Amino acid sequence: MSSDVDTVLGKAIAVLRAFSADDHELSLSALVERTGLPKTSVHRIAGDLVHHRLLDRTSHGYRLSGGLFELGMRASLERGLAELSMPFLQDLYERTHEIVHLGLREGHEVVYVAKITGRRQARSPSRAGGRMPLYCTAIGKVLLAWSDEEVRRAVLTRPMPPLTAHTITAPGRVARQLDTALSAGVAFEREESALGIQCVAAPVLDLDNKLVAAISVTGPVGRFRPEQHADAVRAAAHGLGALVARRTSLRPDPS
Amino acid sequence: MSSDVDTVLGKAIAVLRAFSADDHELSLSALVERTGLPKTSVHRIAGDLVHHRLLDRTSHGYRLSGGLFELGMRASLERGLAELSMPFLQDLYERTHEIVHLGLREGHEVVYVAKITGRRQARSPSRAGGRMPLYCTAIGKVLLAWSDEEVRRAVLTRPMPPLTAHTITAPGRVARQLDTALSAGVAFEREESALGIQCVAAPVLDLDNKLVAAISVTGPVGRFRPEQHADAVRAAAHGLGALVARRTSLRPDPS
DNA sequence: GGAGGTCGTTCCACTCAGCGGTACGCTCTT
DNA sequence: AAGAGCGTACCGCTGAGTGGAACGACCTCC
Repeated sequence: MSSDVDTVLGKAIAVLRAFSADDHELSLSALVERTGLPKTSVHRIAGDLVHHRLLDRTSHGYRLSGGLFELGMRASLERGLAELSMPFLQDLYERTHEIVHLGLREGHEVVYVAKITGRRQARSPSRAGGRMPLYCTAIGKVLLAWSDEEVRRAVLTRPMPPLTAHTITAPGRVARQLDTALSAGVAFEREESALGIQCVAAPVLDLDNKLVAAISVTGPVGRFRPEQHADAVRAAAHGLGALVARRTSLRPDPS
Repeated sequence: MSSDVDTVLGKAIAVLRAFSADDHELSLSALVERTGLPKTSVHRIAGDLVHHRLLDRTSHGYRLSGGLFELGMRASLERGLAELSMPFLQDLYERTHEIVHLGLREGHEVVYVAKITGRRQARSPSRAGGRMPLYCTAIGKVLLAWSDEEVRRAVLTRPMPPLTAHTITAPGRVARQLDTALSAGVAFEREESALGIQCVAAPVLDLDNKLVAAISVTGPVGRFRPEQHADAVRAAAHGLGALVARRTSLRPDPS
């Protein structure tokens, strides 16, 4: 998609974005490879970024720095939700003792805004600040189900690459699940995004029943039965929804 | 301090940094005022930043966007600690039901890497991604006490502006508290950074007893007695320390 | 209602920041 | 010792970035 790498700024951002979630540290040449930019340019730009405290030098190359974290957290606070939702997520965690997520829709993906984890828990691929497809996660299905018809259609007609053997790729089946979710008030996911985990999610709606975000509980296939926690998730989502509604608007969502 | 505003990159970053923690939204002219840059430049750069998804346009101006949040979270993950510590902070929260913080030292300040809040709790000025002085917070005192002599001296000899009427500004008294903290294994703070709240903090040490971070519990003056939670904080910090030690190194800290 | 203020936007000619090919020096590996 | 791979330094060209000036769309406030 978007990547205009013809301006300094574009290049700098490309360099920053080259660091994916699990590449803690990249060498100059690795950056060159990932960005496709000429070595000299990367060298200069990375140097500038270090100077501006968005990157750190390490013995083996470069690493995203704390300055970036700082900016990022501000961005998160701006959206307000993260801060407001904390108590509800916290409550939900204590009730269930399973992984709790808060996610927004951004384009055709979920963006996880907050994640609460405890000890000895299911391993979920999600991360705060990370993204996932809409069609194969509980939060995603909720976000999709309560979105405009337009969004739903766009996602369902595009190819939906499976993430596991259980990922539902038939548009019809997904659509049926969305309808069920709409009437039930919750959506489920059973090993569709990662093996060994299941989820329940519920929508956070404002006073006009307009979708704001979604909350989910995730647990391992064995002991965890998503249905058992449907009520808790719904309750948390309602609570947060009421609080959000009381505050003024929270961005009209562009994409 | 640092602000080279003569390159595109510098200007762009200056624009981003113009958004402080509580300025959710800034108009073009506000940005001009804060950055001191010519109006045209800000206009162009802000436009570029929007195009690159680091800023959002709003009806009233600009706002830090989700793209930045995403990058910031990656930067946080890189430091690894945030992820590793979650279960311990979570545990600690459940034991105490008070605000829990994880903080690092960066230069002469605390940087809060994680914060757990529940319902109806003390109002603390801290924020994930935010900064505070070292000399008047429990976490700060811990970080200072276990740091090199050099750092301690630098902080204590510099002026220490009081944040409240209770802030301890006499270098001697702070030094004595640091020594007490070293032998007790925990540090306290009593309304020194904000009125109405008190804290206990303990150091996260690796196998070589080298300081990695600090954990604290914060509560309101009334019901909350920091001493009661000293053991819990110490335990959490020890647990995390052991885990950190098992993993390989976590950055050698430049500043 | 019109005079003055503020704010966002567009235009445009200048110039220096950014560019990237080339080349160098270092440290491993073979 | 030759080679591969890496980070760094040099340097002349050029168009991206620059910022002053001017415009139009709102606002109050006399």
